[in-house]
Amino acid sequence: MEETADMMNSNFKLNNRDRAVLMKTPFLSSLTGNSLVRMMSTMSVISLANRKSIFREGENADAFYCVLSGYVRLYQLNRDGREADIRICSPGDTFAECLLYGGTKYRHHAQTAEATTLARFDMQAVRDLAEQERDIAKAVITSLSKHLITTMDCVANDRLHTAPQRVANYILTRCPVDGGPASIRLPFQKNLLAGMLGLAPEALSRAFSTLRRTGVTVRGRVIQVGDVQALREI
Amino acid sequence: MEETADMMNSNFKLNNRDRAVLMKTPFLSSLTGNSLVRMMSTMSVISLANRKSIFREGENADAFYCVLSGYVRLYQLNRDGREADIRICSPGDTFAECLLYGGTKYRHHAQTAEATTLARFDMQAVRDLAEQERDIAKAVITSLSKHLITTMDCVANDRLHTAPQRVANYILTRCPVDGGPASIRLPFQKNLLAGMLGLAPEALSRAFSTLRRTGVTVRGRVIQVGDVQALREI
DNA sequence: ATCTGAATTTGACATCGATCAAATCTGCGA
DNA sequence: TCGCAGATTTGATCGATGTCAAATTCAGAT
Repeated sequence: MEETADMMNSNFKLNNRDRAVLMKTPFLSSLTGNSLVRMMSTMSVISLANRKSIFREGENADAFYCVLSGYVRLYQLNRDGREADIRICSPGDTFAECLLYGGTKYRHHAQTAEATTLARFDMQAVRDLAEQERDIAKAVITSLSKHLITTMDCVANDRLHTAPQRVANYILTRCPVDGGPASIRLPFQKNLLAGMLGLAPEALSRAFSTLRRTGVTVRGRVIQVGDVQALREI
Repeated sequence: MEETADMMNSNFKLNNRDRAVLMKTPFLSSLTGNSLVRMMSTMSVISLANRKSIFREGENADAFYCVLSGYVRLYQLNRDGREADIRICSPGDTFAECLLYGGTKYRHHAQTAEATTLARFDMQAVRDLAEQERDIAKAVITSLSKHLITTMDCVANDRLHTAPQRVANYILTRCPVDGGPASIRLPFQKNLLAGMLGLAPEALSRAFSTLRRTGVTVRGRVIQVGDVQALREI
């Protein structure tokens, strides 16, 4: 049976783009020399097609991951079996690294949301390394700190802002800072953006149409903003 | 001018209960000998009356804190000036420790929600210590990991469950595991519970009255559960 | 270029939870 | 014990968002 490259599970060398993403991760960006080598040696590269399961809630947590390309959805099921996204991981994001010292089982389901390349780190190996090498411990701390901050921001965003405000915030984080017009391109399906913002896809769609009044035009994945400053007022 | 003990800001020795809480913190529970001593020496104890500000959003983050007794509310203001609680910290909880490596400014307001005793850790001192002492770095990692997990659970809870479900979950976490009847006492005002669960106080009140159908009786701070098992089904 | 299944939008509706106001209740100090 | 101030509950209402179904658009494969 033949498989396409997308479907394959490979340990081959990183391509340049993936390598660049990996090196900018808080996890690796501060490492040099020996620490970097040892860290890389605990790692393998995995490529998965769209909608493949990476792990399931309750499974034994023996690895954590960094997204190199593509996207990963972390989600849980409620009592009725409906899925709710907890987090959408983009290239450069690390997930399940909190289980290094926080528990032994995965706490949600993880699934690719596109063809995706992951760096897989062996949990126990990194645990051991962190105890030996100061700079690895520090890298872990930095990574956890940043992750914690974005997660708290997520809670704040959910509790503080309405759907159009969340969307406006998202757009603003990807716009140039000056006040004029701007144009951005979503790097993924609206589906995923909805999940990031804690919205149903329909609610996202309606939020966009609310923002039309504020000079936001959406065509496919391209979002045009008439006046960035005006968007801040929302 | 005289102040009552409650209003005072003191560096006196810890009382036994506060010391016990402090030592069970993920931050200190794993430390021994020299590390423990050095960590304690970066710390001071602060007592504050109800509703005192600890820090404000945007201020320079030069300390993080651990709650020894009382409660602390972390909140933000939305555009209309309304407050939304991001997190309620109970005895044993640490807050703002993510700024050890995650940034230099506080990201929300922090205010006591009762007469409260805090352990205050100097940010730079702990940063330095963590780089010197392996077990302190490990303690930081453990603390951040656990904090990250509870914060992700908070997101999941907000996105997955209705108000009565959140309240039921909260009650269940403080009930004995077996299925029979149980009685618990809230350790704080309903106000705070509402903030923890991301609800308006009125919504919490209504959630309780919804749960009456499931055999939950509320009188003041005392909550009686007819059948713990039934509560799980909600 | 066309086709086809998936993604997105739109409409109609139901529900949840926030909000504001008023009524109670509670605990604490006089 | 009485009286307040603050906390909590209740009522009424509104707005925001989830849900389901149908229409439409989009993107990738042939």
